Amino acid sequence: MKEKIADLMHKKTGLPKEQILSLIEIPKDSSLGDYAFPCFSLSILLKKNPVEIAKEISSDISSPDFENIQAVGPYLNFFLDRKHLASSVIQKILKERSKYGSSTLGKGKTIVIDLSAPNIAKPFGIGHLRSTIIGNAISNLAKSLGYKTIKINYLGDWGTQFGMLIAGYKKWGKEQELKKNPIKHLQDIYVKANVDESMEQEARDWFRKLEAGDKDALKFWKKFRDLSLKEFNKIYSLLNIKFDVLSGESLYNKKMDATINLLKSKKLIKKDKGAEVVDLNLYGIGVCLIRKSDGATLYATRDITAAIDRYNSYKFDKMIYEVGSEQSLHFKQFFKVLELAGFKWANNCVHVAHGLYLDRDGKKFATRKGKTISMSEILDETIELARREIENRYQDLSKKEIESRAKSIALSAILYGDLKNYRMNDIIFDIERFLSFEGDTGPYLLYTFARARNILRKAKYKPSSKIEFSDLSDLEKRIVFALSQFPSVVENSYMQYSPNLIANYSFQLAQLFNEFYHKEKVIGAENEHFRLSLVDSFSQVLKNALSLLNISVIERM
RNA sequence: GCCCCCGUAGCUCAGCCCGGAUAGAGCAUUGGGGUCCUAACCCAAGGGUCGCAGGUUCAAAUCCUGUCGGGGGCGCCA
Repeated sequence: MKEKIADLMHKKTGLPKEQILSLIEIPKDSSLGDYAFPCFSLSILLKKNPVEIAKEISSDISSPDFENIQAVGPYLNFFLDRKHLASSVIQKILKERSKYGSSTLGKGKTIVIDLSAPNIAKPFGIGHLRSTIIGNAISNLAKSLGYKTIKINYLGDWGTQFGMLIAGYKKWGKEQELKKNPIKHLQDIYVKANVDESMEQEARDWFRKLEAGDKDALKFWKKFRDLSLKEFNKIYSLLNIKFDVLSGESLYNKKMDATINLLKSKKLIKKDKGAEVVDLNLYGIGVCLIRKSDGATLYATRDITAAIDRYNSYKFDKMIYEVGSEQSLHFKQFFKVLELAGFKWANNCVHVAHGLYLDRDGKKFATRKGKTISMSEILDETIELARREIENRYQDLSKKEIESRAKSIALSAILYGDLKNYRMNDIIFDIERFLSFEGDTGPYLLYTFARARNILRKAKYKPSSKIEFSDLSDLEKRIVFALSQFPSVVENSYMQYSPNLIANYSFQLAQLFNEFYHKEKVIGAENEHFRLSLVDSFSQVLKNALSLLNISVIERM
């Protein structure tokens, strides 16, 4: 539609189309039209008052797509022919259904997304939640724009901490405790060992043994890994998130030498204080540590190796790392190393960072000191609350029904509660936030959806392609316009790697619908048929939007 | 000390990419709304020097510089 305005204005003013396109905006207030063109830049060009220019153009312009084009002050306000828009948008939605909002923008392109990446033997914390669900949402967005996506869960399953764990387990470990609550037991051991300075040397020795392939060390490592993974999978299945590839740092253990040799052959590595590093001071980003003075590798080495391997496997057009902002320096460094090593695709790697969850004092949760918030506890607590709410509100529901609704509602609260935030912002962790079901929350959206579906059910509505479009009320117009915006919101959200735009859109749309719901009857209205198809379209778009955030709607609530 | 991110209503946050018309929500507060498609809802009211100071511009919450405050990071953890 912007294109059409640009065409019109181009003919009228001679201004280049691209410039016009970038000037067109959507007014905040619908009484100022659907699109607006500010005439200030024309005023400079024509050396005339912008108010007059707007007036002149408005008296001499018309198009079948717009029912009105009027000058308000220095603006030209374009009012779409709403009947026309309603008919095209609603028919499009009802025809495309779950495909509405998707496109073929990314056809033929592959995107690798590195997400979640929990650390073995550590609790799946609230921080991993962000990476998991933001990364997953970005993947959903990319997929709906036609990209081929590969989601990789790159486990933190290698590193010095395993030396610490094995040494600690040898000293304090109890088989029974490990079976009962593996992550908690390992976490306790880890914290204990970290505090105990006498463990340092032992830990280092164990990790070196592990890297050397020592059978005993490997046995422990595998045990810890398997048990942790089992716990993580519980959370993933609850969140309904699947990965295309389950990988881990350990996978590249054997390829590490090749990477180091490659870097050496490019003359990038130098010895410093017994360690091997790539000096990046020239770029103002310090040095990248490749091998420790005791011979062990570091995560930069593993990440570089993994990146090369992934490029060889997938020939990606872009690789997105959804990882907390605290690691930005690390990503800058190893992207630079890849670039210096001559890999052109290094420029297609991007660190999509997110802010941290901070504790009540506004400080980072420190896993090394055992200060974390366990995701499974939050999940359990939220589900429990949802169950109580349901039991209070509705009787005669089967246990099974209550259980499944409670799960959906709790999930929507958690997913939406996180995804509605701009990802770079730090968030003060507050359990109340997740337990709130009113206002700008996931349950509000599910409720609104269920309401809409309820109307359709009561009316025994059947979609039909023959819709009579009458004149629209103000609210109907606003809903139609909002529905028409969805595809561009999807695109924008992906381009900015900002799922919160989808969340914000969903909420605004739901608010509009609720207003409509209260003000205007659907069943029994003169234009009942049209309104039913509007309700149908609305619920479809809300469903599509939420599914991008991995929130699934429920028919009744 | 250097680098990155954030600073918008009492609280939690949108809006900033790509500058435009009176800066928006939710929560909380106050007051309304049910014989009517689900009140996890809706309506109304109060509440803002968009951290501060400069600059660019016809126009700045939005762009640039500086500054203050908070958070994170800065070689053998990941």
